[in-house]
This record gives sequence, C-alpha cells and structure tokens, in this order.
Amino acid sequence: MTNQVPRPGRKRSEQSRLAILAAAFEIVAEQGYGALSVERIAARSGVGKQTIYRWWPTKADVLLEALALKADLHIAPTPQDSYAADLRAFLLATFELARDEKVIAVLRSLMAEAQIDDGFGRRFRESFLADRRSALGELLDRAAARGDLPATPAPDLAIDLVFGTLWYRVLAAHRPVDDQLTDDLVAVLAP
Amino acid sequence: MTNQVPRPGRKRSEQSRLAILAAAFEIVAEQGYGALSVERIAARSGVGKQTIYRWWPTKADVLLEALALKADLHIAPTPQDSYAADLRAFLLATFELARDEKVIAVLRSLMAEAQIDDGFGRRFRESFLADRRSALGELLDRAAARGDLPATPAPDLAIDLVFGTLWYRVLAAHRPVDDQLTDDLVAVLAP
Amino acid sequence: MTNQVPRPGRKRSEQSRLAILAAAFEIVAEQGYGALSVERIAARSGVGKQTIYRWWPTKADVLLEALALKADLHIAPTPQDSYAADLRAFLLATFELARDEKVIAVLRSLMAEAQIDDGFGRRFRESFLADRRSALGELLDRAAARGDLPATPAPDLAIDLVFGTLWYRVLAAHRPVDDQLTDDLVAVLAP
Amino acid sequence: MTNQVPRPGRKRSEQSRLAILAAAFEIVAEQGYGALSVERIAARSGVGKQTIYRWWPTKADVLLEALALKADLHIAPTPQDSYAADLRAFLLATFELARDEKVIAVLRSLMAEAQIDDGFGRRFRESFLADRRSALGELLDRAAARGDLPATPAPDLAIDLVFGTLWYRVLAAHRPVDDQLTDDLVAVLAP
DNA sequence: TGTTAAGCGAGACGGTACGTCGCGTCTTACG
DNA sequence: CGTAAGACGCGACGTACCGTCTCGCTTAACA
Repeated sequence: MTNQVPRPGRKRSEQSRLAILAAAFEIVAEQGYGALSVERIAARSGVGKQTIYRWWPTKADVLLEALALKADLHIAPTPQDSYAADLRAFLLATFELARDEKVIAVLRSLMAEAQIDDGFGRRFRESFLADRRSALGELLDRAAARGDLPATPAPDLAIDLVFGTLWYRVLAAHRPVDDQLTDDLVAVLAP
Repeated sequence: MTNQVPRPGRKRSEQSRLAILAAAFEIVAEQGYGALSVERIAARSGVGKQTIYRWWPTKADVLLEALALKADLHIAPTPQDSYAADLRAFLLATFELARDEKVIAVLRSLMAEAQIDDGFGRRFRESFLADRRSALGELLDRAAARGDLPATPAPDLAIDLVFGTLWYRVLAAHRPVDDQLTDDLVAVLAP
Repeated sequence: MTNQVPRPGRKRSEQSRLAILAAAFEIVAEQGYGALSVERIAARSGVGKQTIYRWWPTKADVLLEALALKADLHIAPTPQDSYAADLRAFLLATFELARDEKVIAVLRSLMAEAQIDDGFGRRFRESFLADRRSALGELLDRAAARGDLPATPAPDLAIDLVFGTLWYRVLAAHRPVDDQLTDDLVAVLAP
Repeated sequence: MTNQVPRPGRKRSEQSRLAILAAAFEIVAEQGYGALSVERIAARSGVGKQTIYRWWPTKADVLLEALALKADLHIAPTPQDSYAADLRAFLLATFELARDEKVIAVLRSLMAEAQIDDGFGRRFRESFLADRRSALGELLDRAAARGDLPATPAPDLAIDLVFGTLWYRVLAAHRPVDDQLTDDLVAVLAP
C-alpha cells in the first residue's frame, strides 16, 4: 500500500544518484573530507549541482547515504547460545567494517560534520548511530531474558563502553580495531 | 637557562594574543564552530588577520590554545591511598571541565577539525590528547607499583575505555558526563 | 550570420553588467583611480566579485568598457570638402569629449594603468588608441587621395603631433584642450 | 644662508640613501612599476622601511630622485647660432636619455603614478616636468630675442608639440624616439 | 665624559584589497 | 518535471603591502 501516485514529468535518474554517491565516497577516500565539496561531487559524477541539492540537504547527507550503499550495515550476526558468544560475533562483524581505510575515512568525516552542523548531527545520531546502538541493545535484551547478563556493567553503560572505545580508537587514537580488542572487550563485559 | 636571545623588532602584543584567544572561544561558545572564521576572530578582537596567521597555522590551533588558557588542564588531583580512590578523583576532576557547555562546544570542534585537517589532527593528538592519556597513565603506573591494579582490563585498554566513553558521550550521545558515570567506570575498572 | 550557438545555462545578466560599468565610472569620476578597487565596484553595484572577474581580466578593463559605454567614441564627423575643414571637425569632435572632467579622469586612469600592467597596456593600445589613430588616419588618406595634403608633416608624424599634444595637455599640463588648440593645430598641420 | 643648524643625533646615512635609490631604480628596470613596493625596496637595499618613510612621502618620490641621480637631466646643450641648430641639439640631448630602456621604464612609471596620486602628480609636474619645459622655453626666448623665431607655432604650442610627441611615443605608441623624429620635429617647428 | 637626541635595521601591528573557492539559488534549453 | 550547464550574490580563504609603532643599537653634538 505504498503511495503509488504516478506523478507527471521525468523520473528521478537512478544513474545520477549512484554516480553522485560513488563520487562522494571516492573523493573522501582519496583526498579526505576537506576536499569534498558539492561542486566537486557534481563535476566528478557528471551531474548538475541542482540535482544534488534537490535530493540531499548537505554534502554530509550524501556521504551518509553513500556509506549505507557501500557497506550494508544492517547485517545482524545470527544469535549464538551465550552472551559472550553473541557479543564476540557482534564485535567481529562491527570491526570488520572498521578495518577498511576508506570506510574509516568516511566514518571520521561524518562524525566530524555532526559536530559542526547541528541539523546533520541530529540526522546522523538518530539514524546511523541509533541503529548501531539498538543492534547491540537487542543483543543485551536477549541476554537479559536468558538471565545471562552480568550485573556490571549495566546495559546502557556497556553500550557506551563498546562504541566509545571503538570510536575513540578511530577518531583519537588512530589505532586499528583488531581482534585483540574484541577479546579484551568481551573479557571486560562478559567476564 | 632558557633561550635568552633578544631579537630585534617590536615585541609580540600580549594584549592582541589574549583578545584573539577570547574571541575564538566566545564565537564557538555562542554560535558554534561553523561560525568560526579567521575573519570573524580578527573583527571581534580588533586585530588584523595577518596577526593571527603570523602566530597560528589554523583557526583550530587558535581554539586549542584558547582552551588551554580558559581551563588549565594540567591540574593533577593529589594522589590518594588506593587505585579506586585515585581513579575516582581523576574522573571527577576530568568530568568537572566537561560539564561546562562552552568547553564542550570547544572540545567537539577540536575533535571535528582533527578529523578534517591532518596537520591539526597530529598536533591535537600529540599535545592535548597525549597529555590527558599520560595523566591517566601515571595514575595506573602508580597503582601497578603498589600492586593495586586488577589484571583486567590491561592499562592500555583501561585508558581507551575511560576516554572512549567520555568522548563518545560528548560527541555521539550528547549525554552529560555526570557523577553516575564516574561511579560506573570505577566499578568496571576497579572492581 | 552571427554565431548563433545557444549555450546552456543561465544567461549573462545585462543588468549586472551595466551596474558594474556605471559603478566603475562613477568611482573614478568622484574619487579618482586610486579609490577604484574590484571590491568597491562590486559593493557599489550590488554584485559579487566573481561576477566581475568572470567577465573582465582587470579593473582597468572594466573602466575601458565603461568609457566606451558612456561616450560613444566612434562618431566620425561627416567629411568636409577640404583637409583643413576635415581636420578642424575631427579635432572639435575629439576635444568635445576631453572637456568632460569625468571622462578626463577616466582617460588619465586608463593611460596610467597601461603603463603599469603590460597586458592591459597592450589591450588599451590595440583597441582604444588604435581606433582613434585609424580614425585620423582615414581622414589623412582621404586628403592624400584628393592631393590636398601638405608635404610636411608626414601623415604618421601628423598623427603623433595631434594625439601627443592632446594627451600631453591631459596628462602632464593639466590644461584644457580648447578651441584655441584646435585652431593652432590646424594652422600647424594644414597651413 | 642655508639653514646650518648642527643638530644632535646620528647623521642621515648617505649609504642607505644611495642603496634605496639604486634598489628602486633597478626594481622598476627589471620587473616594472607593478613590482615596486616600499617593502621590496627596503628588502633589496637592506634598509628598514621607516628609513624610507622618513625621507620620502611615497615610493614614486623615491623613484623620481633615483632618476635624477642616474641621469643628470640638467645638462643644457651649448647654445648654437640658429634656432634650428639650437632646437636640434636640444632634441638630440633629450632623446638620448629616452633611448635607455631602463630610463623609459622609470619615466612611464612616474607619469602613471602622477595620474593616480594627486600629491605626487603636483610634485612631478612642478619639478621634473616644469624643469624640462623651462629648458626649452629659454631656448625659444633666446630665438625670439634674436628675431629667429617663426610666427607659427607660438612658443607655448611649440613646447606642447615637442613634449607631447615625445611622451606620446613613450606612453602610447611604444615607438622609439629616434633621430628621424628629431629631423621631423625641427622641420615642423623651424621650417 | 657622560648625557641626550636623532637615525638606523628589524619586525609586529591594524588595515585594505587581492584573486580564488565554495556555498546555495536562479535561469536556461533540452529530454 | 528532472536534468546538465552555468551565472548569480555572498562569505571566507591565505597573501601582499600599506603606513605606523615599538624595540635595541649606533652615532653624533652638547653639557
């Protein structure tokens, strides 16, 4: 029952949409977020600037959609039989992505822009970040239902500890998020 | 034994320096990092642009020095008699700062710019961030020397957990770093 | 048979073009060439700087076009029946313009800039100055064809004498180019 | 009766004065007036900017004095026994100078600046230009006293014709002022 | 023989303007 | 009506010079 009103006029060009997303992703991957401008995206993707402004409010929103396209982030690992195993699987899947230098560059850009532009910040938090948090939240709920969850730390703190450490490594420490970190976090959270 | 070379020419104006730092801090506090430009700093502080460019490579460096001026960050809490007490004192002192909305705005700006400008990123990591890390590092060393340090988590991870959670709350969660968080972190790190 | 290639994109704004030319002319007329800057032209004409740089290489080129707009310089006096009469008519028409203080200010500015900027100097010589020279040249050719031209001075020297004296009065002597000068020059050139 | 008050304090440095004049002349000769700035003169001559501003009101005044130093312009040709011979000698001596490319560059610069800066314009007219005019004026007076002067053109016009043609060639035509021009002018003025 | 005052090289200062880049909006002709 | 093209008003960039103002030092005439 989706709104299927066939409106008059030319249809949105899927080809342009994909070219825009690819261009944005590549510019950030190759030259960093400082080199990303709407003008450059348009030039690289062979598109008019207006076509970008018609569909996205800011260049960061383009990049956010480009990330969603490049890396489907909604892959939930199949549930395991214990909290520790569930958590390990989640962390491995999450860190998998964060090992790709290009994805790292995009993530850092998005988090940076979220600090500078309040509007984008809200969108970023309420879509991307909230999604990730709720994925881990469901996992914790499942463990709690099973009575498998340790008293400490509390679920909310656990979530902050996991994503905090991950983002801190990416943003501040410039150290990789490797399997060692997975083991360490599991040891702390599911002792 | 400081380098006492009396260089020729007019001395640097301390008054201008302070006016610049104050202006930068206030613009970010009042209007956000998106409103910060070298031109505005100059106008607000009654200074020529060249005077800013003569002493700082980027506007973010101005802001970093302004933060150091506003909030002396080198206050080390006096050592307590246990790891838990030491850690609690450190966290309370650290979070004290991060409760000031203006300081928060500046911290978010600096971390954002560090993602966008590689040069500033390096300076930010190697001065500000390294300083904070080593303050906590010394505390952990002291505990280890006393045999007061739990086996888990390892010191490096402990540091990442503390600062990761702090920064994540500031950058991503937009939740305050309150005394509850202090208690929770102490419970996790010094059980 | 003009080039009728319908290029895509927004058309150049005639309104902005005229506002720019008027602003440049007025600034020089009111405050002198030293007060002319691209920034001021833009501010006075309510236009972005880029719009000026898009269409003119230097502010002097703007001024040159403004002069062409203000004073249509291609008015050739109708041929008379003798060299002396022809010459007198040409000089009167030419000096007419050079009696307007504003036009004088612009002419002095253009000649000054032509000395400082080689590129503009070439454009100024090959358009404006060459046009004026050839107007007088045709007049001399006509006289020569009629056998009406005295042996001395030769045509090339005659042209230098006329324009030299005119420009010298404007640039160096700050004396008006009046009807007396017309009579004097005719007496020298067509005795 | 010159003011011979022996004031205390350090004497003006003749060495700096000469270095400044030489630097100004060379910069214009080598790179054109557009490249002349007080800062560059100071750097090239190893002098502080203040030393320049202490003794000259503008960079054009420096250049004017530099020209006077390089080329002593007050050499009056020895009087001949006829107006035509006198005039020919004057023109040859005058054009001698105007054959040096470096001197040409300086003359063009001075005339240009005289159009832009009113204050310098007045000084330039009342010193340099007036000197040259009066040199020719004396020659004409001498001829008039001898009854050797033709009725046409009148002395004032003759002066304008000579200097007008000379300057026009230098400023507008970019053609050399050669011996041919000397002959032509003598033919026109002293037929 | 100091004391005083001017000149000096150096260079920081508050400004103005430069020419360029990017923003987000608009107008045009085509599909 | 979407699209590629591109002009538009605007704001900021980082740089060059402007003319002024300290600095510490040197160089004379005067006390």
